Order: sequence, then structure tokens, then C-alpha cells
Amino acid sequence: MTNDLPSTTRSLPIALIRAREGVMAPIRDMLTETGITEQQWRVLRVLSEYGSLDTSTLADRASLLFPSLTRIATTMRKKGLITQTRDEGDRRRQLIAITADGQKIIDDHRTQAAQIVAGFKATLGEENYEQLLDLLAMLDPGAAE
Amino acid sequence: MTNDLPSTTRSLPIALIRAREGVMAPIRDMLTETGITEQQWRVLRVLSEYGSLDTSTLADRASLLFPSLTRIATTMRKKGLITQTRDEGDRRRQLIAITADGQKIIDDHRTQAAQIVAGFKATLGEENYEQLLDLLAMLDPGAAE
DNA sequence: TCACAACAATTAACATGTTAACGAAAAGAT
DNA sequence: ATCTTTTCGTTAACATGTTAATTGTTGTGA
Repeated sequence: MTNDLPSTTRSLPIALIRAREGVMAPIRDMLTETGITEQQWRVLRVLSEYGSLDTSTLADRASLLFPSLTRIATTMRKKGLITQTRDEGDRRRQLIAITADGQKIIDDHRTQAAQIVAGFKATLGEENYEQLLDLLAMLDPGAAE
Repeated sequence: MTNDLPSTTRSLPIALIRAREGVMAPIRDMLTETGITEQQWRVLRVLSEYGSLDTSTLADRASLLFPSLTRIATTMRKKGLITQTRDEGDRRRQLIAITADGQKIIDDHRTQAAQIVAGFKATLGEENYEQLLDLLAMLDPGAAE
């Protein structure tokens, strides 16, 4: 009899939402003063790590849907955080790169962000923290397994 | 030196997003034919489990923000899935209850939803599944600990 | 009882999530 | 070469996430 739904208190989707809420709260607090959103922060993080990327790759690595990224890129371009140029080899592609102003936001919050991460490791314990990441990866359809 | 940000491939926020994406995909597929969204499904699930609830409690149990629930409730009322009545004892409060049509959506998909859950348990293994829920609960600020 | 704080819910404004339709450029087929 | 298909990205439309301001009620103290 697998015909029963789990109580909403033990529901995986709801647990994921709540965990995300808990994890993002301090990060959002940190970002409030910068005037950028959590997604814009993710875009900066990815660009800072990988350098200039085309839109598809950036959307994939930042876990954003295409239409969202289009809008986010427009906003960030206006703010001067990224540049967007057409690839001359393949004129369908857009190449997006982080600007000095964008990199400065990363640099200015590197320590604070690292402390937030350290806080979660302390809450869970290093071992649990790593296992959590592994378990989450098993649910990710895009993960190489 | 805790001054380094984790690679975005081992970022907890991004891992949570991707896991959620993986978990919700089959649920969204199931809901497509019903014409209701994932959040509306959550509202029905909670109401079906707990019965009539005031807006605050419902928002809390379904992990929805107040403004979102206000809009969702309006939509669901128009669809005839819930009823919304003012509490005569405290005229600030709204009482929300599931209708027969709403309950029918739950009943019609109970088996299918249970199979989806069973699939995730099979993917992770029963033990990992339970531990994942426990770890996620540790990140939830609202959890009783 | 009257002014004021506290509370429940809604509304407003902006950003993102989600799906579908669309436009432009490149790749393939005939 | 021309036509079709595929790919990359944008636009459109609607629903939700998020924060702040607002409305209607209740509770409280002078």
C-alpha cells in the first residue's frame, strides 16, 4: 500500500523550500545593502568563477531559466555589473562578462559570505554538510551521477 | 582562512534549487493536466490534512508568504477549489476550507503522487531519504529542533 | 471613550519562475 | 543555391516570491 501521501510535515518538496528559505535568509540580508538580488548574486558568482560565458552556459551554471536570465541580464547591464556582446563567430550567441564594478561586489562580500557558509557547516557538522550536498546532487537530474 | 567562497558546483543554495527542480518536475507533470500549480496543490494538501484553517496558519503550513497566499486564494476561490469565510469571532481573520471539487483533485491523484514519492525513496534509499529530511529540517529556522 | 499600539489581511511594485510562441542566425538536406 | 530544420535567445502572459505600504479590527491604557 503505497497509496498514502506523506504528511506535509514530512514532505520532501516542502522540506526543500523551507531549507532554502533558511539558507537564503542570511544571504539576502547580506545582499540587501548592495541592492542586488539573490539571483544577480549567483550570476556574479558564476561569472567570477568561470569568466566570460555565453548565455546558455551561464543560465545552466547559475540554475536560471532562459527567460529569467534575459531579464536579469538587462537589469545588470543597466547597473553596469556585466557586459553583453555578440559573438562574431556565431552571431546568435551572446557573450556575458563581469565588469570591475561587478567583481567589486563579490570582493567586498567574500569574507562575509564565507562566514555564512561556515555557519551552516557548523550547524550541520562538516560531515553532514558534505553528505547533504551529495544527497541533493542525487535528486538533481542534471548531475552526472 | 575561511575567506574562500565554495565553487558554485558545491554551493548549498544552488544545490537546493537543483534538487527542488528535480523533485518538482514529475509533480508538475502530474499537475499539468489538472490546471493547478504546484503551490495550489500544496494548499489543497494542507487543507485536506488539517481541515479548515485561518490564513496565517495555512500560509505557515504550506510555506507560502502572505501576499502570495492572498492571490492564490483568490484564484482558487474562482476555480471553486476552496471557500473563504470571515471569522465572526474575530472579524480580521479569514477561514479557508477545501471544497468537494478541491478534495476530488487530491483523491484523483493520490496514487500517482504516492508513486512519485516512492520513486524518490527508491532513488535515494529509504535510509538516505529519511536522513535527508532530517538534515533539511536542521536548516529550517521554523523547525522546533 | 478616545487615542494609540498591535494584529490580520490585502494591495502595490518590482523581480523571478514557468510555459509557450516568436525571431534571427546557423546547420543540413536536396 | 534554396528550403527545411535546428539552435540561441528574446518576448509574451500569467503565477509566485519579496518587501513595503495600506486598510480594517482588536486590544489597551490614560
